[in-house]
Amino acid sequence: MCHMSHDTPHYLHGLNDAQKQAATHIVGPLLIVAGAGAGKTRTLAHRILHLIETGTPAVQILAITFTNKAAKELQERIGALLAGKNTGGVPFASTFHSLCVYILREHGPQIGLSKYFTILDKGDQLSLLRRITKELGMDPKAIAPEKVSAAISRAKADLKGPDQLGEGSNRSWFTDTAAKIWRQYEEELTKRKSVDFDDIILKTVNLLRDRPDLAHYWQTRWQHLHIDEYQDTNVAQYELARLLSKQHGNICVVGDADQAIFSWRGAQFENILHFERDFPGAKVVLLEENYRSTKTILDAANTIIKKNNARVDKKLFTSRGEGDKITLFQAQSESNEANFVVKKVRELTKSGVKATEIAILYRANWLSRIFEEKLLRDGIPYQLLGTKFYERREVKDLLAYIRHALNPDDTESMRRAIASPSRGIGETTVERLVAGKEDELNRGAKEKVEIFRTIVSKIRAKALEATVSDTIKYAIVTSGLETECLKNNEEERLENLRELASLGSKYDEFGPEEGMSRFLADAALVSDQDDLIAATQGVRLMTVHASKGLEFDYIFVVGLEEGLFPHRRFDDSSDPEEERRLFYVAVTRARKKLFLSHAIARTVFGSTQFNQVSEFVGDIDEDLLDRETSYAQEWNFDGGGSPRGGGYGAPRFPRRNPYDQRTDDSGGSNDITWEVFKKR
DNA sequence: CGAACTGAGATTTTT
DNA sequence: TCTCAGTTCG
Repeated sequence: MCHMSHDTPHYLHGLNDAQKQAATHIVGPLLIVAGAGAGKTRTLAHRILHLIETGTPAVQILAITFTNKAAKELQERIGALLAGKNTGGVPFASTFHSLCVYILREHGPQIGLSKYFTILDKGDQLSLLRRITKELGMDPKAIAPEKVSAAISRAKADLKGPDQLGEGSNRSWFTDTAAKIWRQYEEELTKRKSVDFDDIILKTVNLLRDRPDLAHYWQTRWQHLHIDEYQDTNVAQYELARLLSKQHGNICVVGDADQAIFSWRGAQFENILHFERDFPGAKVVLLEENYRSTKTILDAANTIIKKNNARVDKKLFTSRGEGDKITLFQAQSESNEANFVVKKVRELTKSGVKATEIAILYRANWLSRIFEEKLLRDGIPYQLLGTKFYERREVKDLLAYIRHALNPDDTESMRRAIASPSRGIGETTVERLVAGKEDELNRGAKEKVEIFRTIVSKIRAKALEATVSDTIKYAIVTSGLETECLKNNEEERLENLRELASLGSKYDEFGPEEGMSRFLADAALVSDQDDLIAATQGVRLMTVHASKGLEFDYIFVVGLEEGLFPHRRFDDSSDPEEERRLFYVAVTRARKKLFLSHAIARTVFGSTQFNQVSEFVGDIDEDLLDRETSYAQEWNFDGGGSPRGGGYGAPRFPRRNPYDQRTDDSGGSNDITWEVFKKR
């Protein structure tokens, strides 16, 4: 064992032995295998504190996370630990994407990238791909842009180019066609001085690889590299980590293979399993003590994950008490399930639980709908993750003006801006503009284009000299979006635009150009979780994926049905072990109590489906469960509801004794539900 | 050119 | 049932 514990510095008191080992091993590679709730952020923060206390300048420390929220949290923890100390700067904590944007902004011009490159989000990328598909004379129905996008993204994550698409055995008509579209797509991106999400990492890796002269700066600027959620890194991110730590070899990664749930977007959790091989001489520390959940929850989690093969065996333990049993609710329908959840939520909040300590988790976004409906009906505040502020139509419209103003080559943004508000410029005109055939414009079109151009150049002039928030405010008016909103009584949209200005004011301090360019990059890179930073109240609704890294006192995992969770589709090559890890992640979000539920009948696409309970539920020890069922027939089992297509020969909606009707419906009239919804 | 309409297809998971 | 891309018509 370790002999250092007697001379542990005072600032590390409060860490357990394993955490201390992790915090004090500062030279060479270090792998921290941190189970769920084992205090990894805490350990990371203290390790950084230790580095600083032992003489490492703060500015030489880099920490990379996946979400802005994680980065911010880490920064705050470190900030609190360092409070009042003069450290001559702060550690650099950032997401992979922000870090790479930072590097690319610095060296962009040296690798042929404009200073004002535009970052395409998923939607931008899709519409560009769709247009290219059509321009190449292909039918977007035959070769879906979504599929092409996924293939490109996956390949870029693997550091592959179009020529390597479908390399080896998977080559097909699809991969060949996708490669063709991809090549065109790259050309269009270059023309527009734009990059997509994956390019941000990819181009940075290429830069560090191909330009040792430039790489040297970054390799020496940061002497200590930390990577959070290492199991979620893809090939490109792994390569980035390797390149950045090349000179000094001081790389510390934290992760947990059991929580790897992003393989579908190229994450290779093998990265964490192979760390010792990839970084010889690595020290490995296991954090197995859980400080988050009750013993009951942890026992359930352990038996669930034990069934997987691809993992390093570890067993979480806690010194906390047994806690409540896990409630398992069998619902008759999705409406019944939602009523149950809402009823429990109401009971909890009534007993003094803060709504923000309750989260409802589901496998797929569309499941949120019914919960929203019921929460709304009962007037319970909630916050839905997954609808990003920056993806709202009006917000994208406004940003399009600014992006196009600063990057005139960004014709995607131009298309968007020109069409909103509508100003009588149609497709023909736009196509001529993009093609540079201005002489073919007729007189009327020319005038309208001139008006649009004037607007854009005014915004550009403003952006180059005013603060970020002032530019946004100016653009709201000048673009005509304000008038448009007022005309259509779209108060809320206008509110959102004003909100955008106030978000932008955080960047005012950087001055005009720098501030705006940071703002635009951040706007493109916000994650779902980042919405949580701002929200201060309400029950949280989100997918299990989005809940990663978060914790709540009370967790509801809903829709636990075969086919749904674990999710299965026909064409599917998905990994059943990953579904199980996903469930493991869901369960381990809970501190105090866990509720699981499934519905016997569920409406999908307007027809009723009958589902078996998820196999995962069966993996939990019966002793840990508290079963509840409702025989209540809902008032509105969603209209006509004659079960079509299910084909299971299942019975129609179970008919029940009318006296049971209100057992879980708590008297809420469903008429209200409909009314509220129609108004929305 | 753009509003209004129509019909098909859709629901994994996301930085 | 809902959404969105594509089409029609004024």
